[in-house]
Amino acid sequence: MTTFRRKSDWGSLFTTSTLVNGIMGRRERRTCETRERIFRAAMNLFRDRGFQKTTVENITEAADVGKGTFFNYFPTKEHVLGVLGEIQLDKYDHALRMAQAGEARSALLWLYHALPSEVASSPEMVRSLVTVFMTSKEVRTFLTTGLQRGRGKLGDVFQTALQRAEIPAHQKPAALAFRFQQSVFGAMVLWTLQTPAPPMEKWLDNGFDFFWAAVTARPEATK
Amino acid sequence: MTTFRRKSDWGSLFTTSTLVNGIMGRRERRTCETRERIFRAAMNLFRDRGFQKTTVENITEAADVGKGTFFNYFPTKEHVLGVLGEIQLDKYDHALRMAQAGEARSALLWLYHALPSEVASSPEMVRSLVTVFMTSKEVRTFLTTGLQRGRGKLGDVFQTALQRAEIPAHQKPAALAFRFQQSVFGAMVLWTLQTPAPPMEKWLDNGFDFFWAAVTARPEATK
DNA sequence: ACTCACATATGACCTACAGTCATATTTGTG
DNA sequence: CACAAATATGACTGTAGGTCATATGTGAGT
Repeated sequence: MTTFRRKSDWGSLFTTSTLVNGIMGRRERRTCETRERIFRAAMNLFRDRGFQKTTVENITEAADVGKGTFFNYFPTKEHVLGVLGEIQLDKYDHALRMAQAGEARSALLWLYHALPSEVASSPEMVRSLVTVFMTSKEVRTFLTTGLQRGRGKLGDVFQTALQRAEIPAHQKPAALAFRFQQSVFGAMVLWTLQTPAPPMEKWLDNGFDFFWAAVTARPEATK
Repeated sequence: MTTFRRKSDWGSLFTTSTLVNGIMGRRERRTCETRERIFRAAMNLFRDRGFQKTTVENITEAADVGKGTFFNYFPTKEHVLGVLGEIQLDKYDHALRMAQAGEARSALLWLYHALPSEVASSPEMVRSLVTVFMTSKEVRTFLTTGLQRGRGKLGDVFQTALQRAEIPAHQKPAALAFRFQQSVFGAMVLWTLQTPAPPMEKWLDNGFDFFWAAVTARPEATK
């Protein structure tokens, strides 16, 4: 089990919370800034060169810190991308709220676009994430629990859609949540294989339409 | 561009063809045997430990050859998995023949199971393939052309299904071919994340049912 | 049977990079 | 101003992918 070397514990990401910002002293602020600089530098390099071809030294040079400093903030190179998992859950929550307020379909369409957003900047970014996901057991278990919890929320979305008869009665919320994630994942990967990379928007729209067709299909046709 | 170091050129795989077996001299037979031993040893290790955690030396030890020998047969460790691409095209062809002989649905269901077959032995196997797919540009372009050609055949399958009115008239063969591959890919990846790994058969059956529901959906419901 | 040219096998060697650690520097505190 | 604790740093280590000069095996020609 890899561990962080720093003493300070950041439950969540960066210096984003303006509330906390006031409480933190100069040192803690510096610390968060450094972590964020390293993270951003790493993401930019992953986007441009890919994960494998980016060395830790590349990152620390771009972030203008010493090499050892990197490992004060991230136990391994892989853990940088693990950060992305922390962001996803909020999206599922937001989609659930949307679904409860309006119609489920548009909430799901929004989520279909939102989930890959951090990674949609370039095919290399997608590949980087998938690579780490497949490679590092530790990061994978971390991300997987995120996916599971997201699937829970997603099940709720479909549940409400079902209650309002927006989708046929024979569908199972839990199963649909699975298919949703499967569809998003597949869409991302196949997107990276197109040359030249087609516009993301359109690509995801089409993917969602196909997904939604299956969701709203009447059972008679199947089999 | 990495190149092979050996002189002999094997268009296709191993010593499989019994016809050729008679023609080949002892040297060529030895050569094919060695290549196959290395390949099998590598695949077994990938299945058990995963791609990253398998070193080239692990492979050569398991295959009982010197380390240098490995690089006589495969330019890089990644290229071992590239071999899998060669096998896929036959499957698409077979599916097309099935579709022309009988009904398209069962041909597609068969293909849905057949495509992941080499890799379905363990989650690590899937991860290994996906990792290489995302990681190595050279192997990726190689595999991608395979996917494209497969997509072509797949389009033909849907075309015949369309002509026979097995699927609604509004569907586009090319688009369906895309969705098919997307669905298979997504299914494979999500399968690896389940703990414990559920039975493949059932998993793929469900994935296909969902796919087929979208294919056969009437356009009215969408949007 | 002998030898010559060439294909193949091999492990010592080189190089690159992830991750460690002892030491230096900065920062908050009394 | 001094002291302790957090943080920064780059020299160092270990490991693994890939290379290459050399050795060995193999088929062909005589």
